Amino acid sequence: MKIFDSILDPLRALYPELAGADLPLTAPPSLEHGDIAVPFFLAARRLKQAPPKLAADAAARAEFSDLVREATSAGPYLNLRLDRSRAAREILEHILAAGDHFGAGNTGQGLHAVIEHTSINPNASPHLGRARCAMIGDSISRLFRFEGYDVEVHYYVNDMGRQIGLLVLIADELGSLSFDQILDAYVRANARAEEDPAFAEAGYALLARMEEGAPEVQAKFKAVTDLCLQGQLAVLARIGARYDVFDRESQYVRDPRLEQVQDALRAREALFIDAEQRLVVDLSKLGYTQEEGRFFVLMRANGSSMYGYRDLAYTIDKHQRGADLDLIVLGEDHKLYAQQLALILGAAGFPAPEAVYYSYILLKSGKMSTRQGKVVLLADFLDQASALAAERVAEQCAEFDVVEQRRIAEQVAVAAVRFAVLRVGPNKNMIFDLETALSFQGDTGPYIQYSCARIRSILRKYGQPLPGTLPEAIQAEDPAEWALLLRLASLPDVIETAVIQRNTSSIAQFALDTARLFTTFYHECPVLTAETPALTQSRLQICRATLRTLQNALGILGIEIPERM
RNA sequence: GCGCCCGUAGCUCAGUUGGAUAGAGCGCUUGCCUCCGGAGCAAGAGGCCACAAGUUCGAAUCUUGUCGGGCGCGCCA
Repeated sequence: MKIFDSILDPLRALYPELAGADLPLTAPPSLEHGDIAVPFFLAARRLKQAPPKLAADAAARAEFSDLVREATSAGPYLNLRLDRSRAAREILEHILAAGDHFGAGNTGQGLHAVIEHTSINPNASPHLGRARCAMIGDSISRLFRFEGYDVEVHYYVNDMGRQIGLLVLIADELGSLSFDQILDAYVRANARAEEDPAFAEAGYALLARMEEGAPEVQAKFKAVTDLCLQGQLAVLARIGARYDVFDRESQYVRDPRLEQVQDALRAREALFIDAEQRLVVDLSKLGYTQEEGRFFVLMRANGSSMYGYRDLAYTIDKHQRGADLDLIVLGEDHKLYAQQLALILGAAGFPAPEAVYYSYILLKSGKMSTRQGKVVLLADFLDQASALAAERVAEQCAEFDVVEQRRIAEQVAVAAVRFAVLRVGPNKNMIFDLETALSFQGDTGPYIQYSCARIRSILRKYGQPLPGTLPEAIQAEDPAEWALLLRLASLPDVIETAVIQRNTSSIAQFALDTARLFTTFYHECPVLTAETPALTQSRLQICRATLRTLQNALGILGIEIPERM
């Protein structure tokens, strides 16, 4: 609870041997205990005393500022009852002053971050599993930008490889290929390569010519991958995922830095040519202890390169652009691969990027399966959600023109997926239930948007802009007001944790809790019809601060807040 | 088989650098629209926190084992 940190100064004066982190400020389980609480476990350990004894001692001896009305100990806790109105004013003032930076720890000032995410294979419209990567990566990018980092988002375009070669062959046969046909063509090409060795061989041959630099072959690869990439990016743009730099895999085939890597591997006797004439790394020479995954193939017998070989050059390249923070968001299926890559890079003296892993999305009916048609495409979900939302918007915002109504419906649809996906910790398999995600009820993105729309409705009805400064006296004695304000004040702590853990799911939880607390406040504490004009002014300020806080939190999640919905 | 991740209410998820009575939503039961937006609110029922042992003043949280789910161990990317 960073905002109230100065409350603890009297305790620090009392126990000068304590470090700052020894005295955390937490919310009590219920407001009946107090408005704010200090657990004494850490302090007790440092001072070698029993926690309850120390808490009692602190309650008896500390002389707090007049912000604190009462200090009582309860077991190992020191519970403080505050002058809520005075404390509320401090919180509101802090939020008002910080504005769209409220919550930011500014740990990224002057630092450059390179974040790679999504980087999906150019073979189909993205399904929810792929989109999870994009949402997590996009949200982390927003988080670090919020923290003050200069963030550069990279997208690695897999514009070559055996499967693209096969796809080019199919495209040639068909004469033309559209984005919608690509997945089908991709599946057919791979199936055919398995049963038809001549077709597979033609694919490899095409790939080899591509690597040798044959212009007409390169043009074909580019045409196919561009078609797919543009289709994918159009869908990703709907959920607000933006990329600054597109790096093409084909640029890294003959990278001179790969010679350097090979030399380093030879020096460690970790590079050899196997019986099938492939160029292989023996990772056991680099400290890898398992037998499984010990060998890493760099080049095929015909001299064409493997994915990992090009990725080495790419990873070095990203690092050499001067990243203070080099992050990559990867599916959990890439864990071993990333470990292998890191070992090879390490042997050549290059650092590996820090990886954030996400697990797969499952459906109620089990795993997603493209072949069985058991997939939820991001585009399909957005279409359905947007259509449902549009019906509600047409009723409630009838006076808006159709274009505006559609825009709002799309914002609701995006909030529904982004919140559903981002609220779950990335390392957990999550089960996506289409029906629940389309209901917009309960713990959902649209619920949070709805709370914000209510705030805006109140501010609109008030009919005049709020003053830029707070009134002298703020009234906030109601438990609903206080609980909400206390939550708002915790945003900096939530962000700090999110930055450290590279995980924004706690921010989603924060936004939901805040929206719920606001709704309770909304029902308990009339704003425009409050008992006195002064109370109305106080509550208007609480409304504004809540909206500001939710804007900042939802901004990191990539969820927009419609004026009305 | 070996390695990594996960297992919390009927279902979907929070809570995990060990700390106050394990929290939401959905579904179920019961109330609430002359009152700032019912995409809502209030209340109720529903938990050997997968199982077993251990560490600790204290374990959903840490350790080990068992069971269950996900992922990986390719001339795929």
